[in-house]
Amino acid sequence: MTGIPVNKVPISPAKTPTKITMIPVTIGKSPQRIAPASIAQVSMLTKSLSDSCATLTPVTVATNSGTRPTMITMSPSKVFKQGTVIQQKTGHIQIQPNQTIAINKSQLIQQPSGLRPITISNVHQVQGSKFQYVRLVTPSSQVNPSVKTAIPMTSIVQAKNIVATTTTSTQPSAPQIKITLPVTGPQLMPKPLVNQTTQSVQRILLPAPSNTTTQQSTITLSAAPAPTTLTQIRPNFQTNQLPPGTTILSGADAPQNVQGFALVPASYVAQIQQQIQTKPQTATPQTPQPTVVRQEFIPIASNDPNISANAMARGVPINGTSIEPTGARPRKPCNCTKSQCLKLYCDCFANGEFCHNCNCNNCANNLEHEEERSRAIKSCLDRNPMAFHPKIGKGKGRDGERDRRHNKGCNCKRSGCLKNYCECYEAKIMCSSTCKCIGCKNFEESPERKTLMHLADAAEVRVQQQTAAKSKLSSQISGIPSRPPVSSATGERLPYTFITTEVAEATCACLLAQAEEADKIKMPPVVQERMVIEEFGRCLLQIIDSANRTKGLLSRASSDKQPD
DNA sequence: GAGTTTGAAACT
DNA sequence: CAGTTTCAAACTC
Repeated sequence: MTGIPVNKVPISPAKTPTKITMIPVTIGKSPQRIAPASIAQVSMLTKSLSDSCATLTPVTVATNSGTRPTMITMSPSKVFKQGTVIQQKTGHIQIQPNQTIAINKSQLIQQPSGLRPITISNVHQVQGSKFQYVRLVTPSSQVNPSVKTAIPMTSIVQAKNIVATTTTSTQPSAPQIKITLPVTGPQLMPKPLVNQTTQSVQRILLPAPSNTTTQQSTITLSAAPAPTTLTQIRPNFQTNQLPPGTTILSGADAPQNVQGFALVPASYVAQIQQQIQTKPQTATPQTPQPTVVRQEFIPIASNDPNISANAMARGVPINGTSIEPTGARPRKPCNCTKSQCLKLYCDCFANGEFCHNCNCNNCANNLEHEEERSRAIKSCLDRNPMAFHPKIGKGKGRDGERDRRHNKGCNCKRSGCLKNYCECYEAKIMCSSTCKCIGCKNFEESPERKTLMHLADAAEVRVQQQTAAKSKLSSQISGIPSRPPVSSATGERLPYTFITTEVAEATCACLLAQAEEADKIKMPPVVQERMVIEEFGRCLLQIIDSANRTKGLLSRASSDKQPD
């Protein structure tokens, strides 16, 4: 971390403020309700905001009252329609209205020796050129005298379109920050979600662990009237439990005012959030140090190449995997056998996630192995302080646009950078001058690359078509009675009663035979498909014909039995 | 599914 | 920093 104004919480001003909304961001034991609100947005910084704030990105929290879920996303100054799932690099976070995220600070705080514990206790808004900032300030009373004093505290700051109000709780350990924001009306004005991307691993700024305090911190993100239910995240949040990718802003790395904060991968918060939602009884506000139940973790992953740079660069799923009910794509399970999932070989570990439903052996990437995991994270960071930083960053494009590019570059020698072994190719980006690859074919004008891209596009189209056809067929099948009556109301036997198991098996055999035949004569896949489908059509005709003939026989036999 | 290839990560 | 080894994913058969 460099000495930049990272201790700022940028707030994106609303376009036409018509109504004031208050969002409590509470650090304390009990979240305080704030005035009724309809819409608001709060940006909390995490990583890489801008050139002037290069290592932190603002987290935009869009909240709203009502019953629909509210989104928290990680994109600078962007607000999205509530209830929309926005995929992030490692997943998505969806915050329900009135939901509270609580962080158990008692175990969260574990500062490196010599560093002061940090308590968020004030808010300071600063007017920037592009953003308006709310600065979280360590009160001077809590600052270790040996450490440089934090910036001056400001209680209430009014900006052009923003009112930031700060309050400090009567409990010194439970300071509160309220941010009052203008709103644009009853409906949040969303930015288009299409192809919404971010370029770096999104992280959430959390108070960093300390070994000196036992107080509990609660971050409340809510803009609605007093909630009927509160969901809180209170993980057993120790330094050694912070996920890989967490950066504690402290020491020389961090500007003085943000020491004691941790940049936590969004996926980690999402995991915890989902965990608590699954088992809310372990996360009641009355529970001072609730435990985290490992198996409650639900992995969150995204397959958007823009969303998880590390994931993309390391092979986290990009293929069409099924989508979980949460809207997130399931993370690809790892298969580590020797690394205990505590080295960067492990995708889960590298992405700051716990292993869940993986096929790994001797896995220590879980809460049962906190200490080991902590050591491993430290070890990785010792070797490479950027170990958990995104591999895909931004470079300058031809027309000045910022393209995605591999920060470190690849070193491929034999794959021509046209296989998924290559991190650039896997991330669907072209190799750059940073790469040290040999025989690279992963560049703009490369004919090999173009051919591959065309093939990939064609394959994708086919998959989409097949998926659409399957869903259409299944919806049609679902409309057919599973156990059709043998005869209709008039007593007439219905044709589909002739589709017995034997008939179905025979049909399948015909189709398989046709497929083999088509394959044997080396027909193109499209032709093979057509041949099989045509065979299926012939089978259907035979079945229908057979049914009609049998029906005719039956009706004749019936009329024979009934003399005039 | 087993075996091979590959390149990043880890190690020396 | 360079060379080597280890590792897990990608790939092939």
